[in-house]
Amino acid sequence: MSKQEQTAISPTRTENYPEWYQQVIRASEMAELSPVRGCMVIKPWGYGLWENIQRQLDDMFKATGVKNAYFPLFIPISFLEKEAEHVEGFAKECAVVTHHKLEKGEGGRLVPAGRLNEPLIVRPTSETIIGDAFSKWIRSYRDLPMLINQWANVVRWEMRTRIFLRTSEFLWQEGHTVHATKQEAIDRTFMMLEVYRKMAEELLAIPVITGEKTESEKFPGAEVTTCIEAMMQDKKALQAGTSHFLGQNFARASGIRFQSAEEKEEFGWTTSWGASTRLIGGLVMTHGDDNGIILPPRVATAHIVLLPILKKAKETESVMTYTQDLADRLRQIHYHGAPLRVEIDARNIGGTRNWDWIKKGIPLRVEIGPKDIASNAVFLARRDMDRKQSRSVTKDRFFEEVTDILDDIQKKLFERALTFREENTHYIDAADAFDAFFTPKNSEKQEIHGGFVRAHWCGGRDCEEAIKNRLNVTIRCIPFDGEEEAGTCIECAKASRKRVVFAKAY
RNA sequence: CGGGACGUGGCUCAGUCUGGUAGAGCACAGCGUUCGGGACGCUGGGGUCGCAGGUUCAAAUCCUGCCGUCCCGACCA
Repeated sequence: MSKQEQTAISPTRTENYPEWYQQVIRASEMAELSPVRGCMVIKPWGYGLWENIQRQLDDMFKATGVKNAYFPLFIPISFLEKEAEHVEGFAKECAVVTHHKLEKGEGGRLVPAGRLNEPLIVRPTSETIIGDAFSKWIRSYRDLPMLINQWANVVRWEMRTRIFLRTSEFLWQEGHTVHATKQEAIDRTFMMLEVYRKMAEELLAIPVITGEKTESEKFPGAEVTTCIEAMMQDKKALQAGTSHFLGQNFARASGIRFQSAEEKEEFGWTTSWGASTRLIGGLVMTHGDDNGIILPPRVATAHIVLLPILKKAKETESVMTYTQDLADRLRQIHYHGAPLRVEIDARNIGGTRNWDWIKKGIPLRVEIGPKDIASNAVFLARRDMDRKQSRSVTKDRFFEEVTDILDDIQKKLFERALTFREENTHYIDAADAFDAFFTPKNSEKQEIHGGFVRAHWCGGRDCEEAIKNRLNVTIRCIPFDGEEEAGTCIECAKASRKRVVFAKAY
């Protein structure tokens, strides 16, 4: 090994960011590509993250009165046709089921037989089929609000896929609500966006900007699309969750009608909101370093790995007993409502073992050897700190402080990400400075450049499109935190009253 | 779907130009020595060289087609 500090992941982020991303996913054993194009196998270490996100998000939904249900994977094509913009948005990426049977054909190969009368699409999202159900469930204003969520997989036949960030099949939740009034639906839209903001910032430690999408970026069929946008370490934006106010568009399309208190028949006002396994990709790109991923404790698949130092056979039993006892006691400690998740790795494979867990991003590594037992202590390493900052702490003190340490890691990860975003967010008013900001210095080589730019925009679709065509930069959102301020559009110089967030995006 | 790069044991790659019976390092298994440590030695297992055709006495290597992966665009959570 060279004396120079070697990184566990190569290439490093600065050397080749997209390649680094894939290597981190593989080295951490979170997921791998499947034999089916654009699909992934989520392995236990990655799925554990999803389970932790799922469980906590589910609790947050339920706290607002939402109930879970499940709707079919297959949707009749006629359902999709009901909402014009929706068709426009999703038709071209739908997987279609046309047959229900396979028969032996030439050479013993199986061939589709038994053509369906009406082909079915595999859900790319479920507004239409849930809308159909809602139209049957809702008769009166007394049935409202209807607050339903489903955890499911969806399929979107993407042209270009990236593991976790954009796969043909992905896991998500989609919430669907119906309300008696427009205002109530709008309130729900923002309520769920706030749930996502909390989830991203408090659980994933990913700072996000909340805002509204422009006309061209909004969900097909929505009146208003709101979103949370995060900055990745390559300074590109990632949409991490969306909440839509759908007006009466889908209610009209699906026939969701109710009788009001005034005895009039009215269409319901609907919302939908979703977050997906893409969050895991966001986690990697927000918190990863050149040694792998760093998992925020609130969602980490496991919090602590115990690494018994097994040197001599005669010590093995006592070290293992001490380790097992430590694990048992740690598992009795609760961290944000759930027992600490503790792994024991007793493989006697030298230093490789330590590096495996660094790459997996486990928040705390605890080494236990005869010396620790003698001093009633443990040797503690934090994933978010340099390995040389590992220290010995007494066992009692460790029990006492472990949840505080985890909270501290959680906090530091968030702060680090927030600082990064702030350092790479700029207010730009001159068109040439704007273009220069989003243009790499060396066009030959890929390089990380850009960031978020808060600039004035007149609201015109043409200006938005011109910028996209020229720089591949889009308006990520019209942020809710922006102050009203007089300015001129970065593209056409017409009057503007508010800044929007521009960035290159995933 | 366009443009580029690439497909050889689990991983990273050499061999391809100039056809002649498949290599390295890492990982894996066994034994031993080490070890608060990404250690070392010896031994061993594992590849119809992406797939399908073609040319040839002979194809990882040449030709054609297809599939897949990655990057850059158009499209999207």
